[in-house]
Amino acid sequence: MFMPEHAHNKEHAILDAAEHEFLTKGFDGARTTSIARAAGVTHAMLHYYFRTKEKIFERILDEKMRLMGESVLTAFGTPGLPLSERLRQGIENHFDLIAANADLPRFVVNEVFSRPERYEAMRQRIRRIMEPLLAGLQHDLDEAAARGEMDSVDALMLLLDIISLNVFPFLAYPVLEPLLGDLAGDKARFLALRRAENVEIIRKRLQKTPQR
Amino acid sequence: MFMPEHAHNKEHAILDAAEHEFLTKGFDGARTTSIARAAGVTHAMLHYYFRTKEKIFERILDEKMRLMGESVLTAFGTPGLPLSERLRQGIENHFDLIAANADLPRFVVNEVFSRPERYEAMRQRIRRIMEPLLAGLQHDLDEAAARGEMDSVDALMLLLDIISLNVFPFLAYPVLEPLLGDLAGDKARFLALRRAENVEIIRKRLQKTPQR
DNA sequence: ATTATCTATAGATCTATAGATAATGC
DNA sequence: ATTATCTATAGATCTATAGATAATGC
Repeated sequence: MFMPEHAHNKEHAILDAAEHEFLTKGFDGARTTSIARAAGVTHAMLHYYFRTKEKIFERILDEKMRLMGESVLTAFGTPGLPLSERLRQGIENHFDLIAANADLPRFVVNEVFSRPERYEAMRQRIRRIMEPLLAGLQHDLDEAAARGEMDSVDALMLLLDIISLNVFPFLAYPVLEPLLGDLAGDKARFLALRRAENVEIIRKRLQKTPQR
Repeated sequence: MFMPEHAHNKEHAILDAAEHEFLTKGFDGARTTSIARAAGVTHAMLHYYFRTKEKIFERILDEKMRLMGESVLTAFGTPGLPLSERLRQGIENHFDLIAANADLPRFVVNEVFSRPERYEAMRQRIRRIMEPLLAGLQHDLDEAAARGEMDSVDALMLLLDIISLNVFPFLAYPVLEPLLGDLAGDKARFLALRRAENVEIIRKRLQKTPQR
């Protein structure tokens, strides 16, 4: 028989359908019957492959949390560049990764940030990823500050500035759109402007205040 | 009989309980039975006063959307101040209003930003509030830029910077906490630092780049 | 033999309402 | 008379599973 790359056609179809259902409706709003229908399988198949709704959800959530965490890491990971350049690329890469998964932030806020029972998994993941990143970044920031090239800042605060600025527009876009004036409808152009703004504001944040 | 200020003890108790239930669990996760139990009334009373779960929810959502919109307006509304001072106060006021309703952003993101069927109400509200505010702000920014006091910026971009920076930390706080190091557990101090950082980054954003 | 699939249904909730009864305000 | 409250239950979902049947791989 003709075997596609992914083992288990149906298992894969279920996961795809589940991803869409959970991302758009959240765990509570998602229906296993809808997932089965969208995947083109009988409802009983979901339980055959995954036993429970919860277990399917965990599969999806896990992958999304990993993606979210790694978006930060891969974005800022490029070594061997001057700090200001590394930050600029980091902001742009991070922004682009979010843009490529524009419904991800909302999903994570919905399903993780608002569920104490799911904090722990996310916290550990974040700690493992961010602590080394922060330590390295702080070191480089301090050096640049000592050389008088940059304002002295706390690495966590700087990274939180960046993530706030990069993520929030994607959360709020639907209600932002009517304010865009001539940009309304042209999401790509708005996002390009936003990306540039985020680079610029961070650049100026690090700029040394001129002495008077 | 002793009449409390709010007409209908029970109606009010139901609304209070509903607010908590909907804010913590969202519409889909909320249970009318839980609301009734928390309000100390029989389940049938909910339907007597509000007919449906949807209608109770609308009451809560409406109030929260209003609060969210007005937090921006009242924060930046103080007139008769120099622009830089007005912005500083605006950022601080807005931050404080969010801090006083720390679960509000998550609720709005959950229930409005992710539900196309609820965009429209929010959009109109935002438009009515933000358009005059943006127009006035842009005017003042342009004047200051013309006088050479400030960098020239787009008012919407600036306001989006501010709102992103002010709101996001409240969304993400639960998973941010383990990264705070010596600040962990001392939420108030972290928030105070964050508030100051947001004022500072916007101040620098508006600072004229020194000519070289 | 094992794995995959289907039909049918159990069992658990959850929202909503019907209908009776008690309290309240003219 | 009207308003408030309760008990009991209808009706609609939804998740999960039992048990039969078909397909697959040694």
